[in-house]
Amino acid sequence: MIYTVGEMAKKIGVAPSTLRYYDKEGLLPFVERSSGGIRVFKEADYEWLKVIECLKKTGMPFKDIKTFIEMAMQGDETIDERLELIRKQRDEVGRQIAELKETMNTLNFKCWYYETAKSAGTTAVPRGMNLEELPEEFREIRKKLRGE
Amino acid sequence: MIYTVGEMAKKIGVAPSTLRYYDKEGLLPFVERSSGGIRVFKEADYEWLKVIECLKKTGMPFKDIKTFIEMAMQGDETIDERLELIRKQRDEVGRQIAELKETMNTLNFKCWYYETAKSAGTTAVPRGMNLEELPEEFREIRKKLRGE
DNA sequence: TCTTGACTTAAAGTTAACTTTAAGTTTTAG
DNA sequence: CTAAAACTTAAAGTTAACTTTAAGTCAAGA
Repeated sequence: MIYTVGEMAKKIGVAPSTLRYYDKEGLLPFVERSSGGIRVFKEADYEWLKVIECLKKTGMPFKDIKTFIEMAMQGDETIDERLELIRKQRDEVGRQIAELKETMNTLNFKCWYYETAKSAGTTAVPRGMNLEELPEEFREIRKKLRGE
Repeated sequence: MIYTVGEMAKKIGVAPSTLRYYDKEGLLPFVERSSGGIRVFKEADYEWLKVIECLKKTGMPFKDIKTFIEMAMQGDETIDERLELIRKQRDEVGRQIAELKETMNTLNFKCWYYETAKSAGTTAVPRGMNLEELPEEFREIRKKLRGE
């Protein structure tokens, strides 16, 4: 099965212009052309696009994704470098998850804060509470928010 | 304790120009001015900045953060809306964490892929494996990557 | 063959969140 | 009182990742 840029764009859920842009930026060296100059995407290219999508989700900039793709085009000599790059990105995602969990904790605190304010009719109640009055899991979070 | 824009910027770890920009965009209506027109940040403002930082980490656009801050400036009448907004954002962060975990799974698969390729000396080995030959936890991931 | 829709490129436009610059004012240390 | 550092605003510049536009070409169906 082969696809035009529009068909592949639909298949992976982006605009055709996005794929053309990726191509222009050198992210799609594996895409071939018909005699008339039309891009011809193969089944295997879908997998490349999924990998690019994955790396993009980690926040990796184009420049680095391009480097990765170029290494892959070199063949088996670059296996070590590619493994290294993927490991680094995996660590990076680990950090991102940890940070989002911190953010989640802060939002949970704010939920509790406004739920308490709602019951009391005023934010003065949760705001004025002593540390010992708040649920144990929120004490450290409030200290951080207040810079204590 | 009070702070100038430069001092507060240092305290929260951003450039002074960033705080001025936030102020211009209406994110800091709580910041007061000296008789000479200089911004005067109070201790309580630090907490506001931390909340803004938290919302920014969730990917919330300025426009929405501004709405939240404006509601807070209205006082206790807006407690319900603020609770609602924070809850929605908490759900959003839940989705983001789930997505990052998916991304992490894909990267773990790619790590296994390149480790296997490294041992074999060629990516042809992990690429050519049948589903039953790969570790159970990677089978679904490879199917997704290949669009199966 | 002709029409129509999808393709092509190059270049300009968009958006968000800053950052820098320029020209001028306020505050602080000596 | 003065020099220097840090402040002020407005406006222009930056960056990444697209998106749109314009002008033209290719491919499939009637």
